[in-house]
Amino acid sequence: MNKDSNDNHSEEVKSNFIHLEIDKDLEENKNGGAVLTRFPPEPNGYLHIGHAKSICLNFSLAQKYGGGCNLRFDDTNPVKEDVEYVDSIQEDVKWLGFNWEKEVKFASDYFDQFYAWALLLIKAGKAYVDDQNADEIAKQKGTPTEPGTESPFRNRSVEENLDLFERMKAGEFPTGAKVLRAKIDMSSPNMHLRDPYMYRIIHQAHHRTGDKWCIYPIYDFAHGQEDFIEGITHSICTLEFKVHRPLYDWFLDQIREADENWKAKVRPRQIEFARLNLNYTVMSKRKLLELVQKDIVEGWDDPRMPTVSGLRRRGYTPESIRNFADKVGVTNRDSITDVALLESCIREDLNKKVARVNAVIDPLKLIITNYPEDQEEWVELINNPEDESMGSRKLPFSREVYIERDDFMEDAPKKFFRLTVGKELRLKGAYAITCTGIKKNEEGVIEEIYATYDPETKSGATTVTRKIKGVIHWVSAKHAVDAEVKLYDRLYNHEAPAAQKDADHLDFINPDSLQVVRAKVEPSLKDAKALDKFQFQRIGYFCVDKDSSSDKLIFNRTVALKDSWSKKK
RNA sequence: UGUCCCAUGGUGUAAUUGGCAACACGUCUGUUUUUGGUACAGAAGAGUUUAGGUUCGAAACCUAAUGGGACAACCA
Repeated sequence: MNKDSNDNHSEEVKSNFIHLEIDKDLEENKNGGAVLTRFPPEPNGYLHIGHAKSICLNFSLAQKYGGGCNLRFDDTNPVKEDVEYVDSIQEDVKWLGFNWEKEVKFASDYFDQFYAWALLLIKAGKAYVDDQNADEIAKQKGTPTEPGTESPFRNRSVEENLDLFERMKAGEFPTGAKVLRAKIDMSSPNMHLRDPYMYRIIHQAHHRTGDKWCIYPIYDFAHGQEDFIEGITHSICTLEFKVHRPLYDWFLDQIREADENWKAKVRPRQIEFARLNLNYTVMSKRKLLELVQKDIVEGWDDPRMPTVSGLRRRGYTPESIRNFADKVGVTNRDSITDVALLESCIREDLNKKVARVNAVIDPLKLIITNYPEDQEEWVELINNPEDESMGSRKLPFSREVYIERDDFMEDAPKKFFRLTVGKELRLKGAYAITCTGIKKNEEGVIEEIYATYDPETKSGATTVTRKIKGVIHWVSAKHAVDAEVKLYDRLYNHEAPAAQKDADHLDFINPDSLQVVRAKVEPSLKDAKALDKFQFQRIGYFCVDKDSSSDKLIFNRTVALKDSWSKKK
């Protein structure tokens, strides 16, 4: 990966408490002025918006201080991990706009070194092999209010520990038969210091090391060393790891004490920050996986998912997500961010970037009775009033057009600026029309609307000066292209679906989170390609779905336009 | 009935480290507009969880209370 291409975007990042800490370290010349961070996902799931916050934080730190950021897979548990995730994670990080330092890193590349260090700790009398099973060890752990008791195997000789550990590695014992533990303090008020696990036996092939290993290091005996080996200066993680920090430091201190080659190396510093929470959504990999496995959504990239791939498919841009990550800030207090902030970020970005098009998502036919039967003409519309350089396009206009069912009302209040019998309004970019009548079926549902147009009011060329308040979008019936449009709403109808004592998050699934409608869209959309983004005039922002084709157009609604009219009602 | 962390408008963050609380989102008003969008102008909304203390002066420092969170996986 090329470091220089890392800043194709150089947004000013809001300052936060981590900057202050790094500034301090730099002043003390702790790492010779270097700043190297890392994003260390476990390849056991897809990245979500919470990871995106962490990614933005770590890479922006690197950018700000002229350092780098590694992408490192924390692949120490073969039973949960898979290459599928390794691939999707790299794709998502790149898509977000970040380039990691050099080649991708893997914790599994350091297994030999971890093993050598474990041997050193055993020799120093700081680690021992325990023959007990998980239950027994858990019982001896004590509780947060009671100290633990020492394992009967705690005081084995160095020779015996060495022998046993080597045989663990050699595959002499079955999965789970023995573990390697650090010898620290069973009565520590910090549970993580009560002789924590270092290695366990797992007879399972690893996606990168194959069958080379049957013992795998636990997080605490891996993460700090990974940072240390790579020369990470600041190891940024979430709040729940705060209690692990003494252990993170302890292992590295032992290693530096026991290993001449690493004595002089500066210990990386762990700094914790609060993870992102969003209302009306869940953010745990386990729950997201549950949504996928129970077919509540259509996969990890379902546009209702808070995953990076879901947001991408929904029509979010990397810029909007980066901007959002900056706006939520970085602190060490738990909080729940309103999804409205995320939505405002994507609206802000798309508003200036994306072309406006005419699309009718709930079509109602309107017949212009005084417009010649076989006549058609082309009218010109501006592509984006926010950006003149995007030019204009021509749209066919004819006697029959589709308008939005919502844009007509029989008994309209005076504040209704749209169409009602006897009222005049403008078909955007075309003519002013006056509604003359409607046709209903037996059930009273309106089937057609009739209107007359005023040829003197053609957009651009008009000499008519009277004020026409209402303007609606439309699509020529004869030229319209059919499209499937997916209207998404929040996946949950509860603000905090994962935080209820007596209920499961699945109890709060919004049954109307997806509504599929048949729309009529302007012909220029016929060849729109996957991920193309548009503003459907007066409706919202839409993105072409990956399953779309010119035979069957599919659009996903990214977000609706702000709507101060429906609020009034 | 432990240890540690946290506490600022509805929400998320600021406050140059002790000098009369700012920004964004949201909400509400207007103006412009061939999008009830955007833009622009403006408004409401916290006196910083509470009680003590230190100080000429506290959102910031100290103590306690209250509330929230983390910690007892051969997960990360």
